[in-house]
Amino acid sequence: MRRPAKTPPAGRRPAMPRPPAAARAPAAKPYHHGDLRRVLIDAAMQLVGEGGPEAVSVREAARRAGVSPGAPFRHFPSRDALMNVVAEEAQRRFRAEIEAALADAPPGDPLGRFRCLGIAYLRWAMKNPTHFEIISSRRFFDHDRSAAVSSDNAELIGLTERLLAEAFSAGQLGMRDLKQVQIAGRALVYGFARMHLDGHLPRWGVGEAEAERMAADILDLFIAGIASRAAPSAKV
Amino acid sequence: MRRPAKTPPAGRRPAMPRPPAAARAPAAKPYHHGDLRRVLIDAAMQLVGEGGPEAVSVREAARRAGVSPGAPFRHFPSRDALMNVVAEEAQRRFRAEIEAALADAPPGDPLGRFRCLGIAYLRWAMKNPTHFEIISSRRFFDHDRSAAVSSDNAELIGLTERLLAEAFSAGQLGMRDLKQVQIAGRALVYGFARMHLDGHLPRWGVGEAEAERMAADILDLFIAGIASRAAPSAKV
DNA sequence: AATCTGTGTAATCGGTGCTTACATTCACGA
DNA sequence: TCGTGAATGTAAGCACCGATTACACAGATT
Repeated sequence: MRRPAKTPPAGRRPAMPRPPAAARAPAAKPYHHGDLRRVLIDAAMQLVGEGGPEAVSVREAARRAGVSPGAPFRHFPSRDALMNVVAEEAQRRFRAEIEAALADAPPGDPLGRFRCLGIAYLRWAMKNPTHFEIISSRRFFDHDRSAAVSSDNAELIGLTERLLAEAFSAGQLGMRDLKQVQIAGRALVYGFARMHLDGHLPRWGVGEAEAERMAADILDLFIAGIASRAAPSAKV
Repeated sequence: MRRPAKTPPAGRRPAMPRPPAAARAPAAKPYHHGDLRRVLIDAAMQLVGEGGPEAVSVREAARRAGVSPGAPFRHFPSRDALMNVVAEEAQRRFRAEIEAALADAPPGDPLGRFRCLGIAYLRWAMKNPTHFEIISSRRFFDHDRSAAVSSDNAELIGLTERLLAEAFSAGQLGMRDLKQVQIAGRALVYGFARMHLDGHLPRWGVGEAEAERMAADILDLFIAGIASRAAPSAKV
């Protein structure tokens, strides 16, 4: 374990009495930070964006907020708690963007809406790779410890399942097993997002520019594959 | 940045002269460790298996080898270098297992061999999730800095591409775009592996017991979807 | 036997999360 | 108006980590 996590040390020593800071410029810096909690979250979000989840440190967030290293612990009991809030923020943005994209999609045609969802999903994941990573992996924070993340995530997954179930009911999926289609669709989209995140796409000859087009292509391929009897031609 | 990585500090102080350890049990513990390098690698592999890539620390590996914290640096210039070797070991095992499985598969029938490869891939990934993570993500070590990992990985990817290309040449893929099929296949398998790794499968109602069966099912679904005109029924 | 080379130890630095004791400020009530 | 207590900041310190340096020791070579 690199991070001590739960080490209850004993033995503190009383600090030296500090001379009162009598003489101070009155408007220089107020003792109380306006909204330190919010500033810390923003700093942490920025750190995630710059260097990934690993780059988030309480001290660095405090440094950027112009505050002492111990101050953040008044607002977050631990680094993990800070990460939880960051994850909630990311998950909230993710869901909002997908639902916005879906609101623009025409109703009816469940497979078309599924495609639209997949595109929005991948677009956000590729535009915010490090934030996507936090809410994807259980490594950086535990989904179960945040009701907000869990419910937002369940909502998105439920949306996907519902669309494919509607397509199934409408007879668009032929005789295929619905659950298998749902999981395969999920795996395909999630896999492409992770391939981008993990830097695999260049190996496959897909540059940053072509990534979004390729995402649309494989979604179309998938839809054509599961659709009951679509024209087999691809290469749209 | 949590891990300082490249901080060249200045100013060392000469250590106090140490009294020679004259009296010591001769056979208790030899000064030189038999093969510290190998033992450190094994310890690191074990740490990865226990707590994931993050749990690997030079000090802990040294501790398990019964050696001082500085000793490992005689064999590995940095923690990353140790991780590189661990990744090479994992990648080697991964490739060996897949090639062994493929050797048992009947020649001819490229799609059948692709299925076999996918099964072996997922089986290993699900049996060794933490080791799989090291060689999947660029987060824990840089693939480009290890020729061994790069070539092993390229070999596996090339194998996959070749099998699908053979299927394409044999007319088994209809008019579909080969490259799209290759990337979609990759994304599907990789996505399922990562879903398992990231703990998403329980959310989809797939327990540890059903995971392998489900892996086979979605591979079959994919193959049925891309095959030129297979019977549309799934549920094998 | 002397020496060289490889390998392990001890001590130290700067970074991290986390805790405690103390200081300061603000809001509320008598 | 003036206390007073809660909220929130600072200072100091611990244990852990990776990494470096000076030094001690062992085995092989000459």
